[in-house]
Amino acid sequence: MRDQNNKSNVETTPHEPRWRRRKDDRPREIMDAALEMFLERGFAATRLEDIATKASVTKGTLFIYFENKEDLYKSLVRENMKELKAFQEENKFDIHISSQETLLFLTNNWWKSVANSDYGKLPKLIVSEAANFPDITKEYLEEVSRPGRAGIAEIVRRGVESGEFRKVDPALAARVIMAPLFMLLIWRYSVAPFDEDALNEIEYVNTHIKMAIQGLLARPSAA
Amino acid sequence: MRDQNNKSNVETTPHEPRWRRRKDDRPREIMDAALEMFLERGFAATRLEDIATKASVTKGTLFIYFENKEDLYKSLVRENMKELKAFQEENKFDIHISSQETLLFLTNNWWKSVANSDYGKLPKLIVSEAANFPDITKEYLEEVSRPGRAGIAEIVRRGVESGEFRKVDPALAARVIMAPLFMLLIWRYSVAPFDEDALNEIEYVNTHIKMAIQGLLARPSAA
Amino acid sequence: MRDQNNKSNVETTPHEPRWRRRKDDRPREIMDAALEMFLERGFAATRLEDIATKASVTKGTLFIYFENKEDLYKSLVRENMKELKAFQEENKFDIHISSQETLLFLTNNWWKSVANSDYGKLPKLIVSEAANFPDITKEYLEEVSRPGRAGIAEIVRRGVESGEFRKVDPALAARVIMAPLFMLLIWRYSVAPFDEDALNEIEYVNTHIKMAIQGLLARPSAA
Amino acid sequence: MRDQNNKSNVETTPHEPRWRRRKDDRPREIMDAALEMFLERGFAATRLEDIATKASVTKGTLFIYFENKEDLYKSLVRENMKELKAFQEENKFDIHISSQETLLFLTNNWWKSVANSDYGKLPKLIVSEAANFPDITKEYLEEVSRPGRAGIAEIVRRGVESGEFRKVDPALAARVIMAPLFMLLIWRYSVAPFDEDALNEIEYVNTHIKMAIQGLLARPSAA
DNA sequence: GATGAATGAGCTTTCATTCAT
DNA sequence: TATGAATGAAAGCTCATTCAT
Repeated sequence: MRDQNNKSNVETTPHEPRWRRRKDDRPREIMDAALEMFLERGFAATRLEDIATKASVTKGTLFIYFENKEDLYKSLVRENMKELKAFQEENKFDIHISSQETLLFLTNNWWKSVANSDYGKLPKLIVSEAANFPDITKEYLEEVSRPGRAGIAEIVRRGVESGEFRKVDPALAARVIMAPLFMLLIWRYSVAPFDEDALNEIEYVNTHIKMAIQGLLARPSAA
Repeated sequence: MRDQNNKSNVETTPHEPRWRRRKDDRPREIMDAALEMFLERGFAATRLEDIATKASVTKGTLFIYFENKEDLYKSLVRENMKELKAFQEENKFDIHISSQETLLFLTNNWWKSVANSDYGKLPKLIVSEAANFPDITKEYLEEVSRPGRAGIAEIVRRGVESGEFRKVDPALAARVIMAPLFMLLIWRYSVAPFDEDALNEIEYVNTHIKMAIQGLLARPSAA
Repeated sequence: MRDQNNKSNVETTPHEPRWRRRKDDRPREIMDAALEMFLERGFAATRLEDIATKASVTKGTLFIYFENKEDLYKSLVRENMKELKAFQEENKFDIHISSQETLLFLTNNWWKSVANSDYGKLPKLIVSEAANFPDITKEYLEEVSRPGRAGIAEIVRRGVESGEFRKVDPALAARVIMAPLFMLLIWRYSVAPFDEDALNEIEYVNTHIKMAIQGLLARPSAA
Repeated sequence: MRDQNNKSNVETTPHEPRWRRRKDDRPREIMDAALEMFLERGFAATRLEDIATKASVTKGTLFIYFENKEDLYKSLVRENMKELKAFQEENKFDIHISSQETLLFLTNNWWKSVANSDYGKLPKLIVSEAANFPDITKEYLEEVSRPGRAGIAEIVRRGVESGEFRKVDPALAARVIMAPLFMLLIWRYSVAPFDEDALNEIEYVNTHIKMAIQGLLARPSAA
C-alpha cells in the first residue's frame, strides 16, 4: 500500500516520507472511517485494524486520539449528535406560513441537511447498538429525538388549533410523519445495497409528505 | 466474507432438516434464546455462552444442534422467515371490499399476527446485520419484503384504478404505508426500552393508518 | 512438546488424548509454574505464554482459573502467604528451654520448613514487586513479616529479662537476627545462579546463628 | 536472552564514552531518573515515557543519548558500579588498628558513602533484575560483590589469626556480617515505604555491628 | 538537538469451537 | 446426549522505537 522499498535508494531519490504529522486532522479522519465501518458492520464486528486502514493510519495511531474502541465509538456519535443538535436548534421554522407549508419546508431542509450528511447515519447506528450503549441511546433520545418530535408536534398542534388540520393527537402524528423519513435512512444504510428494487428516495419523500399533508388537512384538496 | 461455505453437508440427504428434532424440541428453545440475544446485542456481540444459559443448556449443546454460531443465526432467521412467508401467502385479502377497508383489514392482521409474534423481530435483526449476512438480507428482501410491498402496492393500484384513491405511484405509496409499521418494530426492539416517552403502539398504528387512508382517498371525509 | 502427529494414524493407534481434564489440579500447577517464572523474571517481564507452557497448558487455560495476570499473581502470593502464616502460628517455641536454644530450634525449623519450601520464595518476589503491588506488600508485612519479627523479639526480650542475653533492643535485634536468613533466600533466588563462588548455605546459616547467639549472650563462651 | 548484542559500535573509537556529554549533562539526569524508576518498578514495568517525564525531557530525547531501553539500563548500572568500585578501592583500611575497630570504621564509611548515595540502590536493582541481565549480574558479583566480601574476609582472617576473633570461616563470616547491611538497603528500597513499623536505620546498623563484633570476639566484653 | 506523532511487534484477553468425560 | 475444560485464532491494547517536523 505504501512505499516500502525506500531503503536502497535513500541517497538518490528524495522519497516520500513514510508518514506525515496530521495531529489536527487525524481525529476527524479516524471518526469518519469509524462511522462508516460501525454503520456497516456494527460495533463488535468492526475491527480496529479495518478502521485504521480506512483512515490510512495504523492501529496504534487510533490509541493516540482515543482511549479505546468504545471511546472512539462514543466520541464519534456524540460529535455527530452535537452538530445535529446545533442544526436542529438553528433551523426554526417561520411561524407565519401555514402548517402544511411549514412541514414541507422542514422536510426539505431535513432532506438537504440531515438526510444527506453524516447525521443521517446516526439512526441506523443508534438503533443497531441501542442495547450495547444505553447511555448513548438515552442521550440521542433526549437530546435529538425528543426535541425533533416536539418540534413537529408543535406544528401539528398549531395546524389543528387553527383548523388547518383535522383533529389528531399531535405527538402521535409527529411520530407517524417522521417514521417514513427515519425508515428511509435506516433502509439506505442497511438493506438498500442488497435490494434489486432500487428506491427513488426523492420520490419516496415527496410521496410521503404529500400523503401526510393530505392525511392531515381538514378539507384536503382533491388533487 | 460470510455466507459462502455450503460445502460440507452435500452427501447427506437433501431433505434432512437443518437441525435434528428432539422430544423436548431443544433446537427451538435454542433458537428462541438466540433470537432474543441477537436481537438485543447483535450477532458479533452475543456470546454463545449467553445464548446457552438463556436456553438452559451449556455451550457444547449448541454445537450438537447447529454447526456453528453462523449456522445458528441463519437457521433461526430462515425458520422465522419461512413461517412469516407462509403467513403472508395464506393471508390474502378479500377483493370484494373497498381498498381502504382492505388496508385496514391487513393492518389489523399484521398487528395481530406479525407485530406481536417473533416475526416482528426480524426487521430490526435484518437491518442490524444486513452487511454481515448479505445472503440472508437478500433472501429477506426477495422472499418477504418484496412480496409484502407488492401486495400493498396492488391494493393501492386497484384503489387508484377504481377512483377510490388519488393518483399515486402504488409502489412508492406502498413503501410509505409500510414504513411507520416497520419503524414501530425497529423502535420497539431497539431504543424503546430506553425512551422515557412511552409509545402507545395501538394508537400509533391507528393514527398512522387513518392518516394514510385519508392521504390516499380521492375525496377524503373531513372526519 | 506434545504429540503432534496423531492425525495420519487415527484409525490405527489408540493415540493419547490431546489433553485431559484436570480441573482440581490445574490451579495449583499453574500457580507453581507462575511462581517460578515471576520469581525469576518479575511480574511484568513474564509472559503468560511462558507460564502456560511451563504448566503444560495453553494460554487460554490460565483464564479459566484466574481472571487475569494480576489475579494470578495475587492468588499465588496469597495462597503461599496463607500457608506460611499457618506454619508460623503452629510453630510456637517451647518456652521452657533457654533463649539461645529457642533461637537454634527456630532457625532449624525455619531451615527445614520455610527455606526449603515454596514459602522461601516469597521474600525475593515481594521485594522485587513491592511498589507494583502495594496491597500485597502490606499484607505480607502485616501478616507474615511483623508477626515473625514479633516472635523473635519476644524471645530476645525474655533472654534479656532473664539475664541470659545482654541488654539489647529486642525489636532491632530481631531484625538483625533475621536479616541474614532473608538475605540468603533473596540471594539464592536472584544472583546465586550467576555466582562462581558457590555458597554453602547450611554452613552460612550455622555461622550466622552461632555468631548471633555469641553476640547476644551476656557471658559468651570462648568457644 | 539479553546481553548479547555487542556488535554495532565496534568501528568507533574504543574510548568513546557510552553516552555523549552535554553542557547541562542530560545523560546523567536521564540516568538518575531511570535509576529511580527502575529501582521502584523494575526494568520491564518502567515506561520510557515515565523516565523521560521524570528527567524533564521527552521520549525521543532518550534515544539521542542511549541506544535503547536496555542500553540505558546497563549504562546506569555500569556507571554506578564503576564509581562504587573506585570508592571501594580507595577506601582501604588502616592495618594498624584492631580488627574490630576496622570493622567499625568500614561500617561507618559504608553508611556514609554507600548506604546514603546512589550506590546503595544497586543491590535491590541487581537482585530484582538478576535473571533478566545475567551479564550485569555477573559483573556486579565479580567486580563489586566479591572484592567487597574479600575485603571483609581478610579483616576477619587477620582477627582470627591475631587471636582477637574466635575461630570462624572468614568467608562465611564476611557474608554474615554484610548480610544485614545489604538487607537494609533492599528493605529500604522495596517494602519499607509500605511498612507501618518504621525502622531506625542507624540504630539497626549499630545494633548489628555491635552484635557481630561481640559474636566474633574471642573474649567478648560483657557490656 | 528536541519533540511527539506514527509505527508495528508483541502481549493480554476473549470466545467460538473441540473433545475428554 | 450433555457437559464444560481445554484449545488456539484473533482481537484489543501497550509501548519501545523511529522519524517528520
